Amino acid sequence: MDMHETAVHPHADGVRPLSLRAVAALASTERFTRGREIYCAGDEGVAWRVCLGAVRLDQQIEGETRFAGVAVAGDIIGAEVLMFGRYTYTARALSEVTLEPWSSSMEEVAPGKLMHMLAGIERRSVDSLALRSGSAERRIGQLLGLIGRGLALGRSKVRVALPALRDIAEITGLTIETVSRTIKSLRGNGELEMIGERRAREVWVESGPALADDRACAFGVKTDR
Amino acid sequence: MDMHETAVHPHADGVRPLSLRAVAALASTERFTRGREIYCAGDEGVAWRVCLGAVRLDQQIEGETRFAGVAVAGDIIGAEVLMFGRYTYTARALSEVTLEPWSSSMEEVAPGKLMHMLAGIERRSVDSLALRSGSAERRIGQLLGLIGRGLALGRSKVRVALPALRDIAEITGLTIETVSRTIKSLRGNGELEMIGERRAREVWVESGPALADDRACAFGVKTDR
DNA sequence: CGACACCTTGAGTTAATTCAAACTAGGTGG
DNA sequence: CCACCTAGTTTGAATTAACTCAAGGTGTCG
Repeated sequence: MDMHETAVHPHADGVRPLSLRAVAALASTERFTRGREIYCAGDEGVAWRVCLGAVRLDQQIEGETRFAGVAVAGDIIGAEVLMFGRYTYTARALSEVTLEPWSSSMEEVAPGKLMHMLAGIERRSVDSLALRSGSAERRIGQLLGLIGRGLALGRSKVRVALPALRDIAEITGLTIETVSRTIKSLRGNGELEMIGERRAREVWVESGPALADDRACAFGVKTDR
Repeated sequence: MDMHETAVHPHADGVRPLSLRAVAALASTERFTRGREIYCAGDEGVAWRVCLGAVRLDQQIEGETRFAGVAVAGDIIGAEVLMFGRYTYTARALSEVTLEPWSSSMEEVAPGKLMHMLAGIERRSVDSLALRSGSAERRIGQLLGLIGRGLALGRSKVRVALPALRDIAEITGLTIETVSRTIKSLRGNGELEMIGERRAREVWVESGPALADDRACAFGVKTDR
């Protein structure tokens, strides 16, 4: 019903109708299913903007893969190609993911756009760090919140596909078993509303503060909440 | 004796003599002692380049402070001011720190310089994540290695001031007690060569691969090590 | 169907935490 | 100068959250 509201009054909650530019971009988007590899470290390619979903980034170093961060809707991924010509990290879809090409050469990127991306990367860094802080409950909650935030589009609650336990475990630095048990207990406490069983589960996530608020708060500007 | 070699053959190990520009920059550097606050989230100011030492970055959110990363010699800190006009994070010196002003406005930054900073931030992100991965021993080793790397200047071993246990604990996500015990055991195993007692201790750190190698390795280019 | 990847659950173990107390160096003020 | 205070560090004992190992359940795909 919340979604219905949004559909009837598209300007409510800060959701704007699609601009011509957005429609054009939509035409060239690429979609990936959960678990699919998006690109591999060392490959050539372009930078992407995540339109929808969450992406896991890993550093491939001496055979073993090391977690390098999570990117969500709105983030730019693969910007390293502008600098090095090749991807530094491997990207895999944590959920259904939609991407649009962002930029293929450094020259065509406006400085403002670069700075914006830069800010995004900083935020991603801090968010990724939060995924390794505190108890198992806190970490998993943080991850789900992060995934949900990018998908919220102004809604207060979002339904997100639960990533594979293996992914959650590697991202949070926990074991698969601990993740399984923690999710079970969160569900038992009523702290996690869940749909479906085993594979193909979805959870309802409070989307938290919008990104704009976040940023304002981050650099010390008072907001009138 | 390693240092002596370097002094006699300055081009060995990739260490170059100071350029005129470097000398000019040196004139306007600022120094901070261990534990000193460099700038505070919300303040206005300029971006800095870390010449020497290690800096701790924290997000100040609702009273509590959240670890946001470690910057070492070579990194740019406070670049957010170019975008937002104010610092997003609080910076504090983990060791003796020398800074030079980097840039005060977005317009005067060349795109290439921006991209360079981008690479630095990405690396910082991965390094920070490594500080939260694995056992207490591994995390603390990682932190000391990171601090040492920026100070190495081509030498294979560096002497670095041990940060306060409180800082180490907050950065690695451990408790002060665990850090104290772990350092004691590392020292006992001979894995950590240490000078001095209690406060004002220093440790010898293997500086690991140079930054250039790191970067090459990171994006899949084979090096002939 | 069988093979496989993924998820769940239990029991025992361990690394790290918590709580508590003592120790140390450095600074302050009488 | 000494007594005192404080922040930082060390150490011990008890506790616990998370890990390991092991086995069984469940869905998917060839």
